[in-house]
Amino acid sequence: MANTIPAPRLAREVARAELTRAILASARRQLAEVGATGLSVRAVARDLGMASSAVYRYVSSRDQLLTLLIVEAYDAVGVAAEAADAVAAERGDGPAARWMATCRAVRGWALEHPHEWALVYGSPVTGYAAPQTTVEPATRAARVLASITADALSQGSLEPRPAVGTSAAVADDVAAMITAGADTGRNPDVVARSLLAWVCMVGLVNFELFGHLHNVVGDTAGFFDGAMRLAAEQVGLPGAAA
Amino acid sequence: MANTIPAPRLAREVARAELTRAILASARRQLAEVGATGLSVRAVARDLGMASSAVYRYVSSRDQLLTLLIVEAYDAVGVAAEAADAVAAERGDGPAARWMATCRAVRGWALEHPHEWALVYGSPVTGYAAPQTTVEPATRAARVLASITADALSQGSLEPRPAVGTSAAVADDVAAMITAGADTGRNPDVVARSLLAWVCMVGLVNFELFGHLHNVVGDTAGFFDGAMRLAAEQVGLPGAAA
DNA sequence: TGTACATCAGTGAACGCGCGTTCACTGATGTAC
DNA sequence: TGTACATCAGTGAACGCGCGTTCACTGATGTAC
Repeated sequence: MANTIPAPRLAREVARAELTRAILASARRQLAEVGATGLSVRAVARDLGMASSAVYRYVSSRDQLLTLLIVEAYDAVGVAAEAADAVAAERGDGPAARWMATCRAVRGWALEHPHEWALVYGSPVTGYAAPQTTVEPATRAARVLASITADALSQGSLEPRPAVGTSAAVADDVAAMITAGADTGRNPDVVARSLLAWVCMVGLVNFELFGHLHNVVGDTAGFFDGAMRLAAEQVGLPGAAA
Repeated sequence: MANTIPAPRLAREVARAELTRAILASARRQLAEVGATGLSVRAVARDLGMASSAVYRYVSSRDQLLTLLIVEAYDAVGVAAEAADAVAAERGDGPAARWMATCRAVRGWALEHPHEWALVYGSPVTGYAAPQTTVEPATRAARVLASITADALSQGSLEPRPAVGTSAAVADDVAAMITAGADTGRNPDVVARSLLAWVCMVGLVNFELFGHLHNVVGDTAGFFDGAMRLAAEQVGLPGAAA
């Protein structure tokens, strides 16, 4: 009964991967408790019962640890959005319903992971410069919304609305990227309005998370829903006001 | 030629007021350089050439220093908004133009004071609990927008739009407060839509300030203008799309 | 299968730093008679 | 106007803390013959 489970040459690599995961998990836990500012390499080491210097075998600096967490967070929001949209699409929801499902999923994730959300959508950590690694994951969630409008457009169920000055401002490559893979020619108005909706949505979630709605809005979920319905209508999705 | 300038009994109080101002000014400078997280009592003392312990004669703790800066920042945004609206109103601008002027002023202030803006509209400082002192100043800028819509409503130049579920969520006392002093009965739809516009605006400024529009929107000022025009239209202000 | 060597993981001590806050003290500014 | 006392501003040393990062070292895991 030879124990063949670990591939022989990889035994060390497996351990390495495991510990790397453990370090990230601990960092995530710490982030949830003390926020990005309070995140420290030493505390992670303490949590894992190892010498602080040992962490440096896995992570080259505190900044890199932050970067990993940022990428993770962006991806997690993206996954939540994609999953919600996929479920909605599978049960035959139209664009407007998919839109709402996606928005709710993003807000839900934010409420469950406030510090991770703040890490990516709140004030930048002072003295930290985000590397290129973070830019692609950053767009993941927004692209779900974009793909919903693109689908609606290609199905002919979206009437584009003129975007009053915002369209021209959106960089060409973004418009290209967003509409890429969709059967529709790029429509700058739709792209601009989708982007604006996304920005408002993140802004609203931030407002709620950062406490600016305290004693201002009672039913924050209802307010969010209403706002996102308006946003969908603004983008041109039909049936959103229902 | 007796030097009667300082009121005799107040000489010490004058010096006290002066130094308090100096401490705040230094803290503001430091905030602009290293952000809220990096703000330290010792650095302020160093900057002013005094012992770190001396600062505690004027400010009871680091948290109180933060609170003072927060109140200052809220007030400064409010003043900028009020001034811009007043100028616009005085030259006879209509509600839509006043709206745009106010929005631009807020964004302008934010771009000039990014760290102060982030202090109040970015992620909350970990471990800091905002005291009651901050809640009234926090509403100052938003109330300018609210008063513009209230004016328009009372002049009959605003047709309220139904607010699809957002209205009911806005707390009653806020609706009351916002419409107080205006000749119009409270209109929850208008209040809700104004609030939403304010939230989107802050969200958009945050997006720009925190770098999320990099390589996404080229002409951020133009994008902002377009977005705020749309927002004004949504609130029901006439002539905004012009 | 066994031995000699190379690679890597993890340790513990150390460097150098900055922080918030307290405390006993000196010296100047105010007050009461 | 002058003296005796109280108040307050500012000092400098200290407490106790945590941090990021480096470095020489031990011991285990892998590799080549």
